[in-house]
Amino acid sequence: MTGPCDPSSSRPPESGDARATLPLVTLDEPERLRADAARNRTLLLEAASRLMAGCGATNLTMESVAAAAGVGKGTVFRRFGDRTGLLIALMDHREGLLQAAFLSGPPPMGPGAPAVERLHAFGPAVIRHEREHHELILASRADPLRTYAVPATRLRVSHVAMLLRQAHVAGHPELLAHTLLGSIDAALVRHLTTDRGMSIEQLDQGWHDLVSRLGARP
Amino acid sequence: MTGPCDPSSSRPPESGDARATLPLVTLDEPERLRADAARNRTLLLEAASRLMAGCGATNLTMESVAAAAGVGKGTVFRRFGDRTGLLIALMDHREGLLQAAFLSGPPPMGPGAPAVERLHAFGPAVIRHEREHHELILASRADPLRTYAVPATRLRVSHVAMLLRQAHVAGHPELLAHTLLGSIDAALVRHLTTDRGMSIEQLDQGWHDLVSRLGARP
DNA sequence: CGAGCAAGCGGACCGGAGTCCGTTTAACTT
DNA sequence: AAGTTAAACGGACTCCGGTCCGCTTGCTCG
Repeated sequence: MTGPCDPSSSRPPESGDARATLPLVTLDEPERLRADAARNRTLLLEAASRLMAGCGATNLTMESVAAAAGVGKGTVFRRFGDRTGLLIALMDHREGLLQAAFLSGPPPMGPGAPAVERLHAFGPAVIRHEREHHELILASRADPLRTYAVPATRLRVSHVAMLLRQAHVAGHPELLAHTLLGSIDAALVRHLTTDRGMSIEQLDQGWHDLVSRLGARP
Repeated sequence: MTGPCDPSSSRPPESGDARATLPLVTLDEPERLRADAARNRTLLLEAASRLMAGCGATNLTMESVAAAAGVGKGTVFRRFGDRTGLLIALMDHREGLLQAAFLSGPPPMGPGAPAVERLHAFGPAVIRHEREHHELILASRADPLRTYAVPATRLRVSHVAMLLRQAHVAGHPELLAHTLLGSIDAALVRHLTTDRGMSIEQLDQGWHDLVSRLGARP
């Protein structure tokens, strides 16, 4: 007879990343993989993407992904940790274009335009990107805390915080960045448009309004 | 050989509540229960609460709750739908005090104070309440979209939106309410304090700052 | 080039969420 | 009070996420 909870494997709640205290911009993790592992990783992501296109993200099972990639189930877990990890990797992979656009694309989103203009351009782009991939994004949110460890999220936050600093906006840049991003969160956008009848244009309007008010000097 | 996805039980993604288009203040759902069902519901909530106190929310299994309440497993699912539903019910139940405080408690949170003051008082109270129950709150967030159907969430949103209207704040009240509430979301607060070294006082400060800036007339 | 070994692999296995359906029972009807 | 019915009950069953551990294989160093 064991204790009432489950004494085996006292898991220190997963704890995410130890290097969370590093500056937010440290987003690189090359993670040297052995040749076969790297190949299988790609195979798995492709298989998952293919399966997800056919059925929903909800119907994606780890076993089917493994089978479709021609590897064992254990391999999927070894590579991605768990189901959420796989979904996050998949989602993260699809952010490439958006990231390129605001990191190094042409103005007004990319560098070259004044910070406030870049901020204004950022919101609508994110809203549209998230609408396009909402299923995957929502599915990858099973653990709310893990969101903050997702590279794409961290990059957005540090990017917006940087723009806020450049625009000399008063207040705590990181907190403000989270607040701004929260107003165009995928789940919220989905709720407001689907259940509450708001239009994308109203959301754009709300974003511009918010940026303007925060940026305004008293 | 079946289709590639899973043709059985084509579940129309759960769809939450059909009455989501009703005015946000409609929060009542008396839900007449048969005597035995009502009794078992209480037994189950008590059992779950007791078990959760002993072990974490993560270690709470539906079967153990059923056993501790002396009912069958099927009964738990019939009553609460799924695990998330049980956790939401549990969490919702614990919001009573906070809700009483901002709905009918003494000023500055309760009625009697000017709307802007009530807004200022609201944030810190929520932050503290969420810190106290973060485990349950976070655990009940498995499905990000369902959050907006949780009575406690809807009540907060409609309350803040009302205060914003009363304070004659420009902009879309509901969107602004979500934005404000997003800045003190349980997961965000947890992240900022645990991983990013912010203090509760800084978060309070951020809240007051935000409310002030939104409330300020140009 | 060959040996050592850490990393990768895979599939049997386990536990818990969610379903199903035959049985029981509270509430209402006459 | 007995009959009727819709709701509630319970536990066997299925399916999937996650673990475990013995086997294999790509790298590295002598």
